[in-house]
Parts: sequence; structure tokens; C-alpha cells
Amino acid sequence: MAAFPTKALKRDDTRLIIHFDYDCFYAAVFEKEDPKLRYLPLAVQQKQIIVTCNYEARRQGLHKLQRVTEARKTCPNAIIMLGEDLTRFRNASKENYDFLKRFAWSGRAERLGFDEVFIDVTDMVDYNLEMLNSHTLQSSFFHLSRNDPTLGFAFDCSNIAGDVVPENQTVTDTAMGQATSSLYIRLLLGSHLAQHLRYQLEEHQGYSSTVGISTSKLISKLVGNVNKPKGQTTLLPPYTSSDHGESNITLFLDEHDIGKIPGIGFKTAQKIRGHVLAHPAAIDHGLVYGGTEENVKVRDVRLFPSMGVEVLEKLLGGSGSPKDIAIRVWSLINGIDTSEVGRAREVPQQISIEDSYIRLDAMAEVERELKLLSRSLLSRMRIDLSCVEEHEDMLGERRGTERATNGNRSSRQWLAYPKTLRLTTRPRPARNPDGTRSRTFNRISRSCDMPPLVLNLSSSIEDQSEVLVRETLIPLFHKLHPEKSGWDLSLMNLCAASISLTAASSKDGAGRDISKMLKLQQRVLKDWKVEEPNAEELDAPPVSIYPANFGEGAVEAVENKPLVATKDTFLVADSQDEATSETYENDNIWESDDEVPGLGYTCTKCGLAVPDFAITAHERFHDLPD
DNA sequence: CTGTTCAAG
DNA sequence: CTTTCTTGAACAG
Repeated sequence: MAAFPTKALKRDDTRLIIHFDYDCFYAAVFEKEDPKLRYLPLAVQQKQIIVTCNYEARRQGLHKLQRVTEARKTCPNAIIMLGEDLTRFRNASKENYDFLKRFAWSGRAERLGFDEVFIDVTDMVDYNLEMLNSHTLQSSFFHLSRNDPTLGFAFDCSNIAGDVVPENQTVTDTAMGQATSSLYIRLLLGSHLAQHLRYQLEEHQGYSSTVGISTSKLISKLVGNVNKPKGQTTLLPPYTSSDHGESNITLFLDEHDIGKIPGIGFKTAQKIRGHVLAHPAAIDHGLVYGGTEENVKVRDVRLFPSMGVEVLEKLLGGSGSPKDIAIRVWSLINGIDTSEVGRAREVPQQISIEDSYIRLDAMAEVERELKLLSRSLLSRMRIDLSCVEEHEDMLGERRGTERATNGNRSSRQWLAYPKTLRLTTRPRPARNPDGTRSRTFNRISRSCDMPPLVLNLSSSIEDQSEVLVRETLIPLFHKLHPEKSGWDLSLMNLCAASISLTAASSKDGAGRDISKMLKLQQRVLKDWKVEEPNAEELDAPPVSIYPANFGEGAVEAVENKPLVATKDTFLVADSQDEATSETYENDNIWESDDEVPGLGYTCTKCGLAVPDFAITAHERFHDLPD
């Protein structure tokens, strides 16, 4: 047959992926808004539960997904903020994501939920690997740009930044990994980049994070969890087993509960547990603590007799399950995750809002709630799917969708629009007279075409939602619940789906992104004025390889044209050769040649003094095409 | 295409 | 497998 596990289980460790997890994100958003909250026990509430809390609150006994009543009892002085409106979290998440994405050459930055980001930094690490000067590892320079060799930071390349797993691996073991492949040094470079990004995120955005560094999304994410707040962890090589011992991937993964592996959800984990335990199931503690934990670890599954793709196919395959579920799960168990870090998505594929209810059984209530939900949905559609269109050059332009009010020089325009409107409810299981409890907590939905009226940007959301509820949502609701009464809903969800791009989006969306990038880059570059380049200091601000006014000249040029900073940019500055040298002497950037090793080199092409760590980059700069 | 299920935080 | 509020992928029909 076709299933050959060996083929799917080939490791590929040529990538380098960093996983970010903002520390207790919802709480951090409130803390940033009001820094007084920083050192107080702070929790965020949605309905009846604490969805997250800061570390001070955790110290005092609070935890995630705790009942509010219980939390109040445990910690009466805790400050509890209402977090049902996700707007502030969504905005903060987007800002952080944009900030991090800006660093990624590959553009591969993927958001997972509001508080996690994967970045594929393979190209950045590979480039910096080439740039390394093996004679001056302690005073290395990490390049954050291919075009602008002044952009980057100093670091000590003789040690990994942050924590590692396994903690007590001997130097010889690590050195052997280094000797056999470039994996160790690439992880090392990744760890320093991760540390830099982590510090930048905290300094510029005000969010601390926890990161993991490895060669796949799977391992990066899992290894990050090892040192929780404000930490970073790198999984050390070897990543393959040998005569000397087991792969660190296997050693690390084997200790995890099978259900903790990202990609193996509750249902899949239960099926696997049932197989390994040989008895049907074991309902994990539905209540609080103290339940009998039936722990099935990855190792138990991996080493279970005859376990493999075929057994998993029998167990997990069949109707309704993904086609390649067995191979995927078996790969994950063996530490292999080939999934790529996704590229940024222009606009979301769907926008949905929902609310849950203690009791919702009357049509009048439903109508009122639908009105509220549709208002939020329409508002979010405008925020996320439309943008302000400046049109100084409107003369002679044809624009069918244009709704500019007279006298306005700018108006809103749709970048994308939803084709479908979906209403979802979750009926509370009907209580049967004979006491049998129906246990279906499932959602049901009906959908229809999105009425075009919602695209009219000049009519008010109020008016639109009123019409939408009356003409569309009420009929949709009756389609879901034909009975006039007898139902009781615990939830309603409204979703704008099948969102597709308009013609305006590709042109304008790109323009918006670029102008945003310019602003961010300018902001950051200002902070990166040439300062004391102390290479010993690990977290020193990025340092120019050029003397002061040369560097500033370069920065100015880059500010004007950051995305096309090539040789020309520097040739302008280069023409001030003499002034450059003078300033260099006078400003006394580097105290003496002794203190900074590597000032001895003067470029034969431009006569510039270049420190060791920058020689390769400087030569490459001369090699740049015109 | 519509509606459901699973997984993620 | 539930609390909350979302988003995305994939499947059946």
C-alpha cells in the first residue's frame, strides 16, 4: 500500500522558527493602559469566569479559567476588569504583530490567536551565519537588514542567549552537535535575534513575552513554555538520535501529555488515550483540581506495541476526519512538523461576534440581542474591511462605489466585502420530562447572502442594523428555530463570511502597508542613533559600522528611502570622505584601538575604518549591484 | 455552495 | 470538554 511512515518521518531542520507568546496578554493590555495596575493583582473577567490574570494575581492564588466567585473568595483585593469587549485586545494584538512582522525578511509572520506569533527567520539566520567572523565571535554583529549594514545589534556569539533545553547538557555534547552540522550555530543566532526582538517588543510596545527557538512551529512553541514569564528557551541539538544518545527532540517531546501537542485536540487525544489505556475513555477532570489524572504521555503512544501510521489510521481515520490525520499525528508524536509559518493575511476571512446568555427564550429578547450583535458586526466590518481613501486626484476618475459627501476630500472605501451572513445559535439542551439529559451543546447555523445594504458607507450603522434585523436576521432566526417558543439559547453568533477582496484592496492595501512600514522604520531608526558600540554588552543598542556623522547621514538617507536603501544611499555619504574621517577622530567614538579589537582594518575601496565584525558586511556593501 | 466538526488561544 | 469570544481549516453532501 501507499503508507510508508519512513518517508513522512524525515527530519528537516533547515528552518529556524521563533515562537512568541505575550505574557498574560489581556492583563498586560490593561496594565499598559493604566500602569498603576502593574504591581496589583489583576484579573480579566468575561461573563462568569476569569479568562486570565497577571502574575501578581497568580502569586495570590488566582488562575486562568477560574470562576469569578471563587476568585473573589481566594483574593478579595484583586482588581477584576471586564474584558468582554475584545476591541482593545484586537488592536494591541495587531500592533504587536505588525511590529514583529516588520523584522521578518521572509514576511512569514503568523498570528495564532491574539497573543502568539510565529516568525520564520531562516533567511536572516543563514545570512548572519555567512557574515560571522570566526575570529571575533564575542563581538559579533547581527544584521537586521541586507541593504543597510548599519542596521543590527552587537552580540556575543560564543553563547546561546537565554535558557536551553536540556539544561544540563555538557559542553562536549553541544560541541559535537556543532561539529556535525550548522544547527547549533543557527539556533544560537536565532536565540540572539529572539532576545533582541523580545527586548524591542518590550521597549517599544510595552509587552513582555516568552519565546521558544527551534526549527519547527511545533517545537518552538512547546519549548517556549519551559521558562514562562519573560523567558526564552532554545532546544539544543542533537535533533537526531545517534550512537551517543537519543535526539533531544524525542527526549523533550516524550514527557508531554499527548493532548498537549498542538494539532492533537481533545477528540483526537481521547481516541489515542483510549487505545493506549485499553479501556474506553477517562474523562479528564471536568471539575477543579484533584481528579484522577489518566496521563498518557507521548512516549507511551510512540512506544506502544505496533503503534504507527496504520494503527492511527484505523483509530483516527474514517468519515469526517482529515485525509492525512494519521501521518500528521504520527509525525507530531515523532517531533516532525513540516507546516510552514503562514504569510500575513490582508483581511480576515470572516468576522464574527457572539454573546452568551443565561436565558434567552423570548422573541423580544432575541430581537434586542440581534440588534446589538449586528451593530458590533457592522462596526467591525467598517473597521477591518474598509479604509479611508484620499483622492486629491479624483478629477476625471470613474468610481462606481464612490460615496463621497460633497466637500469631503476623503471617504471610506471597501477593501473587501463579505458575501455571506451567518447566524449561529447554541440551544440549551431541552429538559425532558423523564429526566434524561440531552447532552448536545452543539451549535447550529443558517446563512444567507449578505444584503448589499451593509455596503452603503454613507448610511448609519444604526439604520442599517435596524433593517438588517427586521429583513434578514429575524427570518434567518425563524429558519433556525421554527417553533414559536420552547427554545432557550445559551449563545448567539453573527458572522460575516466569504470575505473577498475588492479591486481597491490590492493597490491601496499595499500602499497602506508600506507607509506604515516607513513610519515604524523611522521611529526605530531614530532610537538607533550611533552610540557607544560596546560589543561586550549583550543588549547594547544597534551600532553603526560607520563613524558618527557618516552613520547619521546614512540613517537620514535611509529615512527618506528605507525600502530601497542600496549602494546609492551610501555613495552620497561616502563622498564626504574627509569630513567623515575628521569627525571620526574628533568624536572619539571608540576610545582606543585596544578597547575595541578590530579597528585596524581600513577599506581599500573607500578608505573607511571598519571594525572586524563589520568587514564582511562592508565588503558585501561594495559588491551590491547598482 | 451550506452546514458541521475540530482545533487553536 | 465546560467555562468566553473568536478564527481558520477541512469535511460531507
